[in-house]
Amino acid sequence: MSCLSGNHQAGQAFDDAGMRERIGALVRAALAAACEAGDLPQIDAPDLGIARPADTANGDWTSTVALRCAKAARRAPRDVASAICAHLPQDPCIAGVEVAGPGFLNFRLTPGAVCGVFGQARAQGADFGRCDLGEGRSVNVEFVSANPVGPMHVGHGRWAALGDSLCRVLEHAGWKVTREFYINDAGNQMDVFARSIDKRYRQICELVAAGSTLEGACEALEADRVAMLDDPDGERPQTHPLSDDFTAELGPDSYGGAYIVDVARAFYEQDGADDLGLAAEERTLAFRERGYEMMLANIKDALERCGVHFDVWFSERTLHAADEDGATAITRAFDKLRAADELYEKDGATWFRSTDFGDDKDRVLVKTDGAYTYFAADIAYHANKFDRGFDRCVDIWGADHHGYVPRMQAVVSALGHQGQLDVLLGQLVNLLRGGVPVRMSKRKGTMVTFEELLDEVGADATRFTLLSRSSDQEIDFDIDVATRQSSDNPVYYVQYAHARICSILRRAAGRDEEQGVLDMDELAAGLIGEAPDLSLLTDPAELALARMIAGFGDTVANCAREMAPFRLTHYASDLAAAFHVFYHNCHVLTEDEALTRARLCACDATRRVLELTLSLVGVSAPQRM
RNA sequence: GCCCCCAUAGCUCAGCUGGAUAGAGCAGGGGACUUCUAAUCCCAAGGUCGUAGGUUCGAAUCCUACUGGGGGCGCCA
Repeated sequence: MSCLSGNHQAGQAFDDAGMRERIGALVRAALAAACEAGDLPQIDAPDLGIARPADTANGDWTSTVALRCAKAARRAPRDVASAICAHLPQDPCIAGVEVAGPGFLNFRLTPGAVCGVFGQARAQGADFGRCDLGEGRSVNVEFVSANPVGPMHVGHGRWAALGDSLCRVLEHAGWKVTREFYINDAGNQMDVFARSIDKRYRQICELVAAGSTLEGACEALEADRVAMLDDPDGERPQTHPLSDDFTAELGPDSYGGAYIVDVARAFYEQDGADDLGLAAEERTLAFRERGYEMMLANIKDALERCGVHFDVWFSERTLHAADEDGATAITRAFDKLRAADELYEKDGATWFRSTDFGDDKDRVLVKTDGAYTYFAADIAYHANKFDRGFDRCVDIWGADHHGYVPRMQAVVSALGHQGQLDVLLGQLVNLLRGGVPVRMSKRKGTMVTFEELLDEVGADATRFTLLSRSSDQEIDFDIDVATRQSSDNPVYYVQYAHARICSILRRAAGRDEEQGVLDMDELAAGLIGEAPDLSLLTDPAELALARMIAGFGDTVANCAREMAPFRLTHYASDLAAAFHVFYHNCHVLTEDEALTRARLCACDATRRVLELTLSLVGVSAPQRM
């Protein structure tokens, strides 16, 4: 039986999912046999409580079935456990079984059965740890959706890291995933954005006309802006005349951020002062569209730099576009709600009866001035998503939008898709520099962009760090610390383990002098050959490494089920730690050829699973460091 | 006032559908480089799991009420 040597064969799974099923079948059979023999009364035990004990001193697997059904059997838990134990069928993977503690039934596997997962991981390659939670269903995951009126900030970066990793995990768990970015390009904000650019453009023109260089004009505007931010109470009103002029014309809700100056500057570089010749309205409109294009390109570029790709870029404007009958996506969605008697008129506005679905109060869709609320467009957008046939939709929002969840769920229910929308809320990122909070609001103007973070910290460390906390945990991201302590960053610890394995494989193949990237799968296959004897791996460090790898599939499944991909970062660190211990305790390249092959198999399995884990996180697995 | 999130070692955080003696990293203490990458490893130390009840064979985990911190409650987007 292959259990003894641990070689992977089709149909034999040594990972946690496979062994849980195997142990469960044994316990179920033993329980039935014990009842049949009259050692136990007839009882139903739907949950066998098969789990891995936290401490391997208690074995590789345990069942708490005796604790769970002791009451129904009217026997002491230990007696129930003993009765089941006495009827357990023989299994070549099982080295021993014992009743322990209050009534645990503990199973110890043979070393070959524990380490068999090394062979399984290598044989399954990139398919290792896949499951079918999704059952081939389709899911649309919408995330980031940063407004195209400014660069991505660090919070958007967190949603990018979270959303993309979630998508990767869902794909590994059997879902058909569509990544979608919703572009809010239709609201009032676009006009505010346009007027802000326009004002800066005119200021640049004025300053240059007065004799300043372009460079000097832009610096003056930014320095003036900083002076105003340092003086929130206006105690020194004469120190920021340019910004006073800016806000006097546009009001306090305008976009004063330095990037607006950059956009205006780009237009000046392209057109000089020629745009002043246009009518104000025409110029603002042109700036709006050109600025939109620039900001969207900027956002796409930042996402591209950290490996996040979207399948669909959905423009809000398309929801407002009328067909030949004058209908829009919004009016069509309204028709559906009206048909369900969920719309009504009151105080000159149109309302959605969201209280029918548990919301606190009904919500306005059309304001008294005839304009749609943001919610109206969002209704049409979600109706559109379900019209496209997705079995499930996931929205990732900042926690500050949590009050918006009940009304969104309400409308999805009203449209007949109750239970098909999941909203994943994520706590915000507190960006710090040297322990001092950095303001992040676009409207304040001193934000640190996501791109700057990528510049300073690097894409791998940024993604790993932004993913590493539970999404309902705030992150304090100190740029200075992340930069200064780059060698202490967990991502390097994990990548180092991967690079170390690659180094061993190169050395074993006599190719450690070669530069460049090698095909490690091929290299390892040549070194390890067919059917290494994995039962030779008996060191505690080897067994611990195997157990860690065996847990990969469960980890992925949990990440998918709980929408918590952050656990993969912890798994990656744990797996790397298990490897580093193995590395120190078990020399791989030995005189014993069979042992060396077995250990190379352990190394190669670890390398593949590290690479797979990092790929789900969205981080590279370098062959050298 | 109502709603959401959080509270675990000095600091930052794990702890999965309740399981056996609550874990890791960092900081601080002590060790290991003629040996496959020391970006590593080992040892020691560090705890009233915010408080009080409840549920049960068993609670950091589930329920209730408090305390403390963060966020949100618009005919803004």
